[in-house]
Amino acid sequence: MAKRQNPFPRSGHDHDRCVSTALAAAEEVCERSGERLTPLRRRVLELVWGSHKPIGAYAMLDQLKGDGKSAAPPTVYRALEFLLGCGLIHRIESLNAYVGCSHPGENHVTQFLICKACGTTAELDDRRLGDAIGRSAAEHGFNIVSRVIELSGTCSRCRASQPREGQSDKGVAV
Amino acid sequence: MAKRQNPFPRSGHDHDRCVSTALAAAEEVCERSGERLTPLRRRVLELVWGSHKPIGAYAMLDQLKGDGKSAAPPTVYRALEFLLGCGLIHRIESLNAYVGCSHPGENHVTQFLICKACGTTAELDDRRLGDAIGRSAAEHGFNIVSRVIELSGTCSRCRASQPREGQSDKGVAV
DNA sequence: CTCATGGACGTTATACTATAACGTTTGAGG
DNA sequence: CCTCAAACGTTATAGTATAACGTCCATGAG
Repeated sequence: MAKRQNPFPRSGHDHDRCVSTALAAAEEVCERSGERLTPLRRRVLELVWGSHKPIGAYAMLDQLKGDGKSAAPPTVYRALEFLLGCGLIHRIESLNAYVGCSHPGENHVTQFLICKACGTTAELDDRRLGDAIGRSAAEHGFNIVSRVIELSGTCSRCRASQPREGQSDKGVAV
Repeated sequence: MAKRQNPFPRSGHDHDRCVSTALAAAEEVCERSGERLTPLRRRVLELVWGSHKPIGAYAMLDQLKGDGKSAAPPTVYRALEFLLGCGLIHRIESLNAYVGCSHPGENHVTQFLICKACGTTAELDDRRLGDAIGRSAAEHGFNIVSRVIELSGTCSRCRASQPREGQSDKGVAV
């Protein structure tokens, strides 16, 4: 049982690099599948990657409006649908919010660790866990098509900085 | 790795028995904790237990209205909040719907198997799985407080009856 | 080159899910 | 009986998501 690299971003990490990496990966994924990464879709992907905290559709909508362009809910929801379909972002069901995919293009079974204190959400792709879940379901004759695995709690950084306090920032970007 | 009993209800099972068992358990849980299982709360619990398919709050609201009483959203949401707090029902995040708890009063880590064909949702309480998830999180220094584990797919009965077809009934009671 | 086509997007309206805020009723204990 | 808090009624509104239809435009067939 090897210890993996911590999936949470370091505190002072170069986030611009996260964004540019994600955009480059998106270009490639779309290239390969013949899909069109239009300016709007690209912009929404940037917004999702604005941080490692899941962001709600209407928060993105507000930012799109700030761009000077007109925007209505379907604008953002259509882009989100596209990005979800391409596997470039994930939806966090327990937050009604969206977060960038850390491993676009790779076929993976994903679990999310959602810090209730800082809002940061990390993507785990623990194959053992995915396998264990698949086995458990199979024992009951159940054929899994999709999985929602969202674990809320406290990340190590927040636990270190606020050992016994309430949370300061609930997380989902507003 | 012992094979457990199938958590899905049999097709011709005596559902009235499910309901009365659930109500009796609720009485006991509330008795023990000093909470009041009022007629309204009891009625909402009955509605949740109307089937093994998760049901939405507004569907319950419609049924409450059918009872002849007046009812507004807070009526049902308050009852749901109470029942969730008592551990008598669960919320299915991926469906925005509610389902009865199969093991009220027991401290358990729960996974849901949601059949996309018939809508039936089974509650798994696989401790191995819960432990595996806890270990995986702990390896990354993450302290889990709550879990959402919802697996969608096809139950054995639906797979047997419709080997290669689309689904007939999407699930959440309307 | 023209035009038919389909995908992307704009726009309006609406559905669905959930909670805030405040007033009234009720029931258990003093 | 009276008081107090919990439960509930009621109105309004917030938050999340989609339906439906029209326009624009790039592309490829003719």
